[in-house]
Amino acid sequence: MAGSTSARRAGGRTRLSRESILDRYIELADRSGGTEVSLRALGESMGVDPTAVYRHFRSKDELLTAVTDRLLAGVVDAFEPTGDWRLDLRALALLTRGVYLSHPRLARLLAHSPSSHPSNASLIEACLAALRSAGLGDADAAAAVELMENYVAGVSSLNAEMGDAEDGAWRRELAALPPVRYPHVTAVADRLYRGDDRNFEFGLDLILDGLEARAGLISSLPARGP
Amino acid sequence: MAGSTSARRAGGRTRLSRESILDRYIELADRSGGTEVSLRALGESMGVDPTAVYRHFRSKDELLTAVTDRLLAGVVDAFEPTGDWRLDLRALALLTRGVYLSHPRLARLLAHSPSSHPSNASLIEACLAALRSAGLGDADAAAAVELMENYVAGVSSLNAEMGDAEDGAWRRELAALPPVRYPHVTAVADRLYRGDDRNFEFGLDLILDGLEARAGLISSLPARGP
DNA sequence: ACCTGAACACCGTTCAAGT
DNA sequence: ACCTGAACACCGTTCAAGT
Repeated sequence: MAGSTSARRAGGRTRLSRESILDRYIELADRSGGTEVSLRALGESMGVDPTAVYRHFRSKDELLTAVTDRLLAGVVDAFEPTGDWRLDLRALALLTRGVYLSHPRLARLLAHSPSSHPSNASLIEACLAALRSAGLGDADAAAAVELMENYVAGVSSLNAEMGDAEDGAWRRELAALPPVRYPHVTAVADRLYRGDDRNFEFGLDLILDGLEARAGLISSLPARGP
Repeated sequence: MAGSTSARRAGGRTRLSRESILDRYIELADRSGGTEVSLRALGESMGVDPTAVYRHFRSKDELLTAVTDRLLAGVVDAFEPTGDWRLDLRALALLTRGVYLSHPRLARLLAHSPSSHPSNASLIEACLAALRSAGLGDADAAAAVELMENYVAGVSSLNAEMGDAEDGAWRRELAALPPVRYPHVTAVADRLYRGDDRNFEFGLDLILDGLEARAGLISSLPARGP
């Protein structure tokens, strides 16, 4: 191969564009799990001045907004609805979790970017379709979709922050506490912090259980006056 | 009063200590809602060289760890158990949420600091006491306490990041989407993003409902062999 | 024992200058 | 039209020097 790090300087014309910048940024972010990718590192990786990105994006925030949109679009594309609302919500949640696990920073960003997220709207649409088909009323469906977004983004990005190498340090520390003062902690310490994914799904299923109960409650009501 | 910004230079001896640094840091963090407090700003506020803090804390992370411990200790102190496990878990969750709302950064920090958080252990102890008194088995109680921590810290710190001034921009944008492509979104858009606190409690209650169902399930079983 | 001040290695961003 | 390069205003942190 003539260039695995091709754009470094080899080809001559480096042809920067919004798309090529997004590609490279995501590649770098995926590779250096967790730590922020600086515009200087991005520029160097593309064989270009660190400030060249500013000719295509107004700011780093705008770049990250575009990154978010692309990654969420990937979620929408990968999602294959089954018609079973529980399975569908579960699939959407796990797919979205994958995005935030590899890009923890995006959660905070999406939280306060009030525009240009078409793929986010598609994601909400898919969630709402499942929630309403479950039999939830408009108020509950609206609350539920917002909750799902916050739960997935909040918990997953938090999980991603600690990332590697916690290998039970917490568990051991809690287990070593004096049992007289911490009877409950020491009693169950060996069951604590045994994997974020499992715990995420535990919470997800509790929420889905709760939604199912609410939906069943409504549909089993005799009638409902306005 | 001789000095509202007393430590600036007035008194002469500025007497730095771990306690006085923590006091001032929390004060500054509370005041400048959301934006990070730099060590330079902290030093200036105390009338002291920006690097003087390093004589009392090994790093900024160690400082923030101490801040976390103090704030969580405040939660444990403020908590008054009622004996009703649901009320108690709710109270603990809302008190802890308050900490992360005013100090969003702490969630990420607590996530990967594997030591010296006695107040965190007390918090877990209080949660576990409530969960076990609800009738949950050890495995469920352990999963539940971890979930509660992640839910409260993850969602609340995410809520805090967006902070002020989102005043329905999202809602208006979603409502303005083409109804043909986004039928569900446009149908419920006016019910979306109407306050983080309400949605936080909606999710919290769903989780508590789910836990209650699990506890009831177990205690209504005929018996359980080992 | 504690604080200072210069210095180092980073950030995101702006702007005049190049081509 | 796009990229460069110096510069600005920030970071956390280190370390020799002061008192």
